[in-house]
Amino acid sequence: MCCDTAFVETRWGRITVERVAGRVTVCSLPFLEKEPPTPFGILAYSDDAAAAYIVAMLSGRQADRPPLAEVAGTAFQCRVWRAVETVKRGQKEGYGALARRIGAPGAARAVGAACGSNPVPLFVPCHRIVTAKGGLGGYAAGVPWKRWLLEHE
DNA sequence: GGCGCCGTCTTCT
DNA sequence: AGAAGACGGCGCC
Repeated sequence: MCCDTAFVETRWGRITVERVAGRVTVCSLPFLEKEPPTPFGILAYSDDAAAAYIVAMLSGRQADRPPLAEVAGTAFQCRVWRAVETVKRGQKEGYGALARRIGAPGAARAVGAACGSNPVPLFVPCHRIVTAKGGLGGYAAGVPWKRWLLEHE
């Protein structure tokens, strides 16, 4: 096996996952303008671990995360993504708090930018990074995604 | 509480 | 170099 793809087809668009040598490299989410209802509305999905993981997330269930590839990014982005991985299901952390945690106090805004360029949303849970005041902040695939994910995990 | 301004750090032109 | 961004804090209604 070398390169392959996985997918989850939903009523709100298709989620695609790319893998290299069995490791997840990219996950693309359809941009959502408005919040999808619950249940999410899954129409079909590929028969593999990556799709199963996503289906579980969209069903409010827990699942083991399939292995990720060593994603390419700047040193700063890698630091941010690694820190984001340690935020567990049901937890949240502020952009500024995460910045301080990785030894970059004051880089809250830069942390946001790094989260925004996370190539594997859902696998690296950048939706758990929120505003200092408890607000949602932004989300590359649309804030409705972020709100929905946080409410269903 | 809401809004605007400025400070901060990283990334793209 | 300059501009822009998934932010934070503070001052001011």
